[in-house]
Amino acid sequence: MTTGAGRVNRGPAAASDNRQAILRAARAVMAERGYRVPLSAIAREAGVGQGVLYRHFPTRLDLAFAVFEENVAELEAAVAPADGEALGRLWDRLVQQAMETTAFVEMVVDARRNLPEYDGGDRLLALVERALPAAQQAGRVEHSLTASDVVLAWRMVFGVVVTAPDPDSVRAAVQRARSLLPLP
Amino acid sequence: MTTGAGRVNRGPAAASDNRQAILRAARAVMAERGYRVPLSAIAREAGVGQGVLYRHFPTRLDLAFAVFEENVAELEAAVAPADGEALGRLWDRLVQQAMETTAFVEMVVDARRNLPEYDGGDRLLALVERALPAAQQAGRVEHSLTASDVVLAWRMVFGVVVTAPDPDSVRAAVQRARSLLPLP
Amino acid sequence: MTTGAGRVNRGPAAASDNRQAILRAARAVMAERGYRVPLSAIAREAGVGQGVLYRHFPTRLDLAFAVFEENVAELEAAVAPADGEALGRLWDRLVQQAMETTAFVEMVVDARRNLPEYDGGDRLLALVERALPAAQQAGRVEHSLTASDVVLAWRMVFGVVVTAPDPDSVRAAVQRARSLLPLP
Amino acid sequence: MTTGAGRVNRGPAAASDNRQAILRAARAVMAERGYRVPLSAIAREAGVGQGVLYRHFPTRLDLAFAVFEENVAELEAAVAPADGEALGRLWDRLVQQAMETTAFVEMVVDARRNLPEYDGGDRLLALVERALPAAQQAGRVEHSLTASDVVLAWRMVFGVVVTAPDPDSVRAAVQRARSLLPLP
DNA sequence: GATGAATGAGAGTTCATTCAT
DNA sequence: AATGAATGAACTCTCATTCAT
Repeated sequence: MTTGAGRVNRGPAAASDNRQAILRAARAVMAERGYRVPLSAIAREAGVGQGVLYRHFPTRLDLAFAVFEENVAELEAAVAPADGEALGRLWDRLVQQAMETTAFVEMVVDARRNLPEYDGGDRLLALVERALPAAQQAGRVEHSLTASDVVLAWRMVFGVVVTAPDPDSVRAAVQRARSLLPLP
Repeated sequence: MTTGAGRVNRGPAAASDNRQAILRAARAVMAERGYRVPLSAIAREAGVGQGVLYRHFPTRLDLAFAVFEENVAELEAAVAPADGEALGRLWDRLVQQAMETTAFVEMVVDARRNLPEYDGGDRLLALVERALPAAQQAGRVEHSLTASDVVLAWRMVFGVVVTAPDPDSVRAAVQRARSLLPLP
Repeated sequence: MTTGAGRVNRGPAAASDNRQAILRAARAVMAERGYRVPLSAIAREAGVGQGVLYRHFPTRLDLAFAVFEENVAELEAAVAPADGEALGRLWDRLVQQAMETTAFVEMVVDARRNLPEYDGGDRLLALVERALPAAQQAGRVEHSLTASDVVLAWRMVFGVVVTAPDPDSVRAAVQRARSLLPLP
Repeated sequence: MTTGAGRVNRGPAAASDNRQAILRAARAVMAERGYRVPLSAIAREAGVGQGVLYRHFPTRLDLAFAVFEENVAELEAAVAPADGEALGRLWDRLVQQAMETTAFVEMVVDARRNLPEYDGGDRLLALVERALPAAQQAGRVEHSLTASDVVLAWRMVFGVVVTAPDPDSVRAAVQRARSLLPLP
């Protein structure tokens, strides 16, 4: 019946900090223990109560999407200077993120089952479409390559990451996978 | 207080049949409801008690591996005539299985976390090594392609399957993915 | 970090308005969703923060009692002209209130468990005692009927209301129940 | 991960006993602490695990209905000899049950909200219809009284029970309420 | 050897209460 | 004085695992 034993109530001012802390914790804990990690573990790692986690992110998917949105923001920065190298930078970041956020694939599987209407990839597709033409004019990639192909290649890299027998083998496998693909 | 209610106790003779029924059920139920489906649902679908399921497959992984082994058996048949077409047949079956057994990726993730020592891909690698040289001599694939590359390509196809926004889009996406890869 | 986001802080002047708004909201929300509705829902409906609700009514019972007190005030108006019709008006209002405030019974149950010393019915009893003699002299009800009996009859009507299979059947059932009772 | 520390697994043979124990516990604990008592408290009182409770009665309503069904069985015994006293015995048992099973009203409220299609009272109505004619021919009750009226009277008695200020006052209040009603 | 009910730890969710702003 | 986010205990429900029959 009584409330807060340990933690102090920092009031509404803590909201923004808490949100950040939760996202950071989710990223770390999901990376280590997988997408299905107990939400209570994320709350503990973030240093917040379970109710706060629930208030900010009502479902596990909401939380995972928020992590994903952070990734997208980073990608947007990568294509900001719309030069011939933008696609290369984008592709680098995409591959990097795939290696960091393994939990992402499990999230996509979950989303497919529970949120069929989620657009998800559309934002990414738009980013690629912004960067692709310049890269083609600069001769960095084939003219026959479409934006969808780039997204598809990204999904293929994910396959390599999640099926890796151990974390140490990921980097080399992804490297080799990139060499099999018609992308830089 | 008689023994069973509905089912008769068929004794040891049922063991083999039960094993088959469980595998069939696991394949079907995992395909529909995902790798994390309750084991009781698989037992129900197989028409056996939970104890039997447990006797044959002590852990979820044991069950999933057994399904995987069945797949491998099918692949062995594909490379049996060791001609120049063997690799093509193998690759076809691999892609087909990837599309059918989506739950496989979740299984691999689970295995990585809980059974680090599992060899998994070695059997597959051996199969590819058996079929690759003939294919290269027949000019079907580049000489620079290694057996590891084929396994890697298979992992990439898995990425496409599990990240598909909806089941209907899988076939076309996989088709396109194959066209990006240096395999038939 | 300004004080409030949307609402302005109207200061002490708002206290009375808030109290009224909360009572109105409690009546409406409890009628629709039951006595056990989350207090946050009442605060939201009233357009106040949860802290204000808490300040005015520290417990759910305090709030429910206040609603009940409003009912009593209405009843007092009914017996104000202490004529032979006063009991009839009072009884009419009582039955009406029973039909409107179904949540009341759950409140009484709650009160019994958590506030054994609450007098509750005494105020009502006093009201009836004020109106009963004139009604008996006017021949409206039997002389053998006591004030306690009237309160008891009211409790019986409550039983009809809360056990009604559906809201639409309440009116007719109460009508019939009244006809079984020695009251107008 | 490990299972049962204290309790032993008595196997399927315990099923029937457990069901009885749960019903007995539900009746006792709900009587004491109300319909909304934690299900875990009922399981503890019954000496079973929470899963067992859940297996036998998936929802709180299922459990409460089962208790109610036991009551109905008792009522059926009361009207078994279809003589002129059957209605009297039935009415006695009904009033008695109302006093014992206060939680019933909260159950009805719950059922109304969550199971609108539940027939509930129909079984009782049928019982009354079986016993009423003989009672009327024996001059025990008015001919104008219908079976619905008896059920209605029962609902009125419930109102008295649940609104009683304290348990000790229930008996006298019900006694008085019966005297206000045109039933024995 | 098969059955399927029992077990109970733990996950997810809710919400009364507090309190910094 | 008002706000509404934070807190975390408590509750319900699930399901892997065991084991009497």
